[in-house]
Amino acid sequence: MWFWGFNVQEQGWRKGPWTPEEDKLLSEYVNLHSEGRWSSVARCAGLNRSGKSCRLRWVNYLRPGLKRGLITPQEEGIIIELHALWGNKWSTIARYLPGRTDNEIKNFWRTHFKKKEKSSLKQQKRRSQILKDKLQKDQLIHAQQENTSTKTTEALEGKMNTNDHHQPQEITKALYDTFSADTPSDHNIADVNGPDHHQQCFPVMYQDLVWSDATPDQDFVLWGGLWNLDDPFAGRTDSTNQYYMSKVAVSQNNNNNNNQATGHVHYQYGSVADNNCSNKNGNNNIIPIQNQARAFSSCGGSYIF
DNA sequence: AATGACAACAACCGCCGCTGG
DNA sequence: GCCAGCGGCGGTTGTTGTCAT
Repeated sequence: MWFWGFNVQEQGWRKGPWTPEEDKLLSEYVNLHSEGRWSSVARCAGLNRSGKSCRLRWVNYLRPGLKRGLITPQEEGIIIELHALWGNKWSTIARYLPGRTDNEIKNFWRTHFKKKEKSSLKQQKRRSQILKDKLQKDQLIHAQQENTSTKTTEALEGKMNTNDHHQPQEITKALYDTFSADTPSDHNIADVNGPDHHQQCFPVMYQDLVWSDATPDQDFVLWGGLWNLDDPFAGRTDSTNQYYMSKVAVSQNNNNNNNQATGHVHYQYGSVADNNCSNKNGNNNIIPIQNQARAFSSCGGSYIF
């Protein structure tokens, strides 16, 4: 039903865009009485709106501390990585972006990545499949090379199928999702603490990307991996402080730790400037972020993401 | 200037889980 | 235990602004 140009529902709630007068009423009431029960807020503030509508308006638009304006490249990077982890958990993602609402992030994602995702889906699937095939092949070769090891080929094949751990293709997808964006700014990844400081990062990421029943020193680990929002280098894009991913450890079976073919390769994010890129042996096997996607698929005989 | 495509944003809808009666 | 009310969340749609043709 339409009334004076506004859409009025049968139960009497007004719908459609909020007027400045309504915003003022809601703001004044909430500031005075706090949020409380939204149904009563709507009634007591003299608004002909549903409680839901009031809550949404307050949370997404009127609440103090909201950031207005474009999503920054840093925020964009966080959204990309968190989305790779959690999917469409917009409210969860929003908790790590102060001043941004879940609605805002959701809209941003749909606007910027939904189409891209669609168009690159085929390509992504193909790349993932190639990586998966290569990984499995390398695992088998690796297993055959260590006949005396308890890790037999069968065990490894079994491991590849188990649901107890993250599958390699899952990691591949997450990383491709994270790093396959077009613009260099997508790759300005915030600093991540090294292996000794991963507690300072989001614990979910650290745990989430460890797959394998081997200890971290024996198998794949993406050290740290998530964002330190207080990172002093965040946003810097000059060559000195660009963020890099470096190999920080290699196979449990390669005692020389020289990144040669048989080993598993561990990676660590860091920047040249803050010396986070040197690996456990002091070597700097640095892969610039911009080249990561290529690096993933060109690690020779070594294991790759 | 008119128009269409697209992006960005605001708001609604439906579902679900929680809670209190 | 059941049920209604409510709030939170994700999906979707509607509106407005901008830009290219």
